[in-house]
Amino acid sequence: MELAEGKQKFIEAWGRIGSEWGINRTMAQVHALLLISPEALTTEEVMEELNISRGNANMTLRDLINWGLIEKQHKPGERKEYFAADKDIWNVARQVAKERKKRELEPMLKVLKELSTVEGDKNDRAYATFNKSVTDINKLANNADRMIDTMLKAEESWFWSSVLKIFK
Amino acid sequence: MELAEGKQKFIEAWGRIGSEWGINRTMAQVHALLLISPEALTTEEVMEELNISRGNANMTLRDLINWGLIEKQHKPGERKEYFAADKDIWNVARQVAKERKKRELEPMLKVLKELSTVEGDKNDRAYATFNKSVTDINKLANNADRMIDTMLKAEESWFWSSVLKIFK
DNA sequence: TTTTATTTTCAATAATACTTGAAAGTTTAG
DNA sequence: CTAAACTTTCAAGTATTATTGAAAATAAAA
Repeated sequence: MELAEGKQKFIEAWGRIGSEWGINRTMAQVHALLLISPEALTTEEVMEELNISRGNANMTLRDLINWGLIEKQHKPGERKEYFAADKDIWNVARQVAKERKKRELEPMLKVLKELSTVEGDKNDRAYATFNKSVTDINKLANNADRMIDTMLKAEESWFWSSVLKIFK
Repeated sequence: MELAEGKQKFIEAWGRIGSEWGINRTMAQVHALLLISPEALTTEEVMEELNISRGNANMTLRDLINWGLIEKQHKPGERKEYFAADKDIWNVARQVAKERKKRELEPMLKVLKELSTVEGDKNDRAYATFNKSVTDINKLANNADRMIDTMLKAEESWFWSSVLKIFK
């Protein structure tokens, strides 16, 4: 396969995966484009490569910055802004985990905590079932939360760093 | 908080979380409803509880069956079909992991394998960067794939079952 | 200060994804 | 076989989300 074709396929695939995981397709494609670009690109270049509008490119690049996946760069003597992706895939995975934890897991934990205060009669099957599910999910979510923290800190504990090595 | 209010909040929260993860909101809500129902429910009951149409209820219940999250039941002497969720949250997590692996991770691995056959000159920075990203993602994805397999099998190895216990 | 290059915003539009409901299909009972 | 109970399908409609593009804002240069 030719490089040009490979690039197209990579951008397309990354976009598809992103949208399957609730991430805007264009955002994933811009990220893909920057991941395979040896040089930082301008908004203009991103617009051209992916055939998207200026507004879309601008917003998408900002979102990627907020996700901590790319950064703005300035070239001396130039006025334009350049954008470059963090090429370390492990950092990308960590960053995504961190953000989703913050944006989704943590709000969910808050709701679950609230829901576990619902009182009721243990002999009421409706209450018992509700309570069991909420409690179990709460437990699992808390463990997931702690586990993500541990893996984000990583290298500290011998045990977890050995797990990480296998994964990474 | 009253049980009735708790139920509403739980269904709403589960729906929101689902949609953040690329799962249809209604599907997540039906799942939530069945998770907290002590008895199996009919299509009719699901329609009423969530104010959704017959067509929607039917399709959503089928999807949940395909995800392996709920099952059809029949009561003796009755013609209607009843639906009940697997209440073991750990099973739910496993099932979701298994399905997403099959639906998303595996197709991605196929594309990455193809993309790693792209040939080029190592001195060409465009090629080198493309190749590094693809190779790194490929490696990470393969490890994730293997790790999921291991965790799904679980109990077999002493090491992993100890990891699971912490998580579970 | 004025001009020019560049970035940002956001109302309007387009694309996508979800839902409805009625008709067609199936299955069981009489 | 026929009717009744129930399930499935899918074209049309609705809601949600993403994208455009031109105008406004900002910032550097003249």
